[in-house]
Parts: sequence; structure tokens; C-alpha cells
Amino acid sequence: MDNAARVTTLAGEPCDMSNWDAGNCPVRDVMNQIAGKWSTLILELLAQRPYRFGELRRLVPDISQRMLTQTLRDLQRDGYIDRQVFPTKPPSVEYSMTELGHSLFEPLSKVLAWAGDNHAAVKAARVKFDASELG
Amino acid sequence: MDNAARVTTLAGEPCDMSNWDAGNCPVRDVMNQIAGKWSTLILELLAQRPYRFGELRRLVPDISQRMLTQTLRDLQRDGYIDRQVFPTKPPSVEYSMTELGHSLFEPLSKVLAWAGDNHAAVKAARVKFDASELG
DNA sequence: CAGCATCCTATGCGATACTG
DNA sequence: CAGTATCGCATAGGATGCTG
Repeated sequence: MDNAARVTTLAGEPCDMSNWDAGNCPVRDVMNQIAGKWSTLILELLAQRPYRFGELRRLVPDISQRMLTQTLRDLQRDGYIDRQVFPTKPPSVEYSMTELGHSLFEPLSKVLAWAGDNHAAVKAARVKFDASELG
Repeated sequence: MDNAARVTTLAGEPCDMSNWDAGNCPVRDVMNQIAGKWSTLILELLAQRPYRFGELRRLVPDISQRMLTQTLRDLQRDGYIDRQVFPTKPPSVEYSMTELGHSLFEPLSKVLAWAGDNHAAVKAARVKFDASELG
């Protein structure tokens, strides 16, 4: 086995790094989506309960409706959330998390919790690093 | 309490969404870094054992040395990895994961494992979604 | 209400060349 | 070997206006 081209990941899965393009490597293919600027926030909200488009917009005030639409579409495309249209007048659209989404959010929520618990340590590391960069 | 501006996240932490800029929201501040194209890959490698710059370069053949340098610097800045210079000739630099990095990688590795386990389901969801977009 | 279309800017990232 | 410096592109994302 060519050690320079193939490595065993901690997840226990061999991953051919000479072909680690986004479509071929599960890690990169999946992470690329949830790595978006707003994806984790939307997932965190929809993990609690379904929300309508306008509710999400109000809950995340600094998102443009362009990005909200696009993020929801991408998450729906990957199977994490469902989109249900109520043909009322005016129409209303409700987004909810799928089973696949919940199963992703289970480990993901641990990372988000880690971020909350260790944000101070990370910020402290940055200050220290930036200080040592001077002089 | 203004429900439109404040919500309780699943992590159990109130997060003022009217001020959810990257520097203020732990989730966004931490995720923004590990969301980079190469961060999770480098973390996955360094979680196993320390590596030198050139080794990482060979293990991830399609990364430019510019991005490898920048990714390593960013991860070091956030306190996830250490950089030790051996003043040999030619010099050699070894990167290793810190305790903070390992504590982050513990939950993160679960997400990466999820990606490996559910990559097929995600790809299937995409095919289904794209098909329903036509006609 | 829940979008889509258009335009524009910021920047992540790659390619190439040079250095202690 | 392990970087830095410069250039250039592709795309993520924001602002604004229009629609069923």
C-alpha cells in the first residue's frame, strides 16, 4: 500500500487521498455543506421544532433572504430537512428536520456544544498567538 | 423576553441572535475555522500522530502549499495544534495536536464518522431532489 | 408570505515564483 | 525543507427590486 496516497482515517475508513475531491471523499462532501456560513444555525433551529420561512428569517436577523432560501434548499437537497407547502392565501411554507437530519445533528450538536464550552479557550489562544506574532 | 431576538439553542445556551456575528456567537466563531476546505482533513491526520510539513503535503497531494501553510497557521492560532521548529539544516517543523485540539476532535470525529456512514444516503437524497426538480 | 432575478463585492483558494 | 509574496480566478454571500 502506498502510504503517500492512502491513509486510514480515525473514523476507521480508508480514504484515497490522491482522489480526495469533494465528490469522492465523504468527509469533504458532507462537511462542505454543513460548513456554510448559516447551515449549522438553521440546523440548530430546526432540530428544536419546525419553523416557517419568515420565522427563520426573524430568528436569524442578519441573514439575507437570498442566503436563507439557498441554505434551506441545499439542506433539503442533502436530505436533512423537509419542505411542506400549505396552499393558503398567502401561502405558508414550513421547514422541518428529517430523520437523516436528526441523525446528523446528534453528533453535530456535540461539536456545537463544544464550541460554546470552549469559546473562551479558543479566543484566549488567539490573543496569545497574535501577541507572540509581534515583536 | 423578546422571542424574536433571543432563542435557546439545543446546546442549552442562550444566544442573542440579533448579535450573531462571527465574533460573538461561539458556534459561528468556532465553526468558521474548522469549516475551511482543508481544516478537518488536517485535524484528522494530526489527531493520529504529529506530522512534518512535507509529510502533510504528501498525504494531501491536492493541497497547495499556500493553503497548507495558512490552514496550519489558523489551526495553530485557535490553539488546536502546536508548531515545533527543529533548527536543523535544512530546518524541519513538526505539527502536533494540542489537548484543546484533541478535545475538539473527540466530538468532531463523530461527525466525520457520520459522514462516512451516511454518505450514500446523502447522495441518494441529492439524486432524488434533483430528479424532482425537473419535469 | 415566500420566494426569484440581477448585480455587485469580498475572499477563499489555486498557480507560480522566490527565499533562509 | 518549510515557508513567503504576488497574481488571478471562481464562488460565497450581500443589496435591491420584482412576483404569484
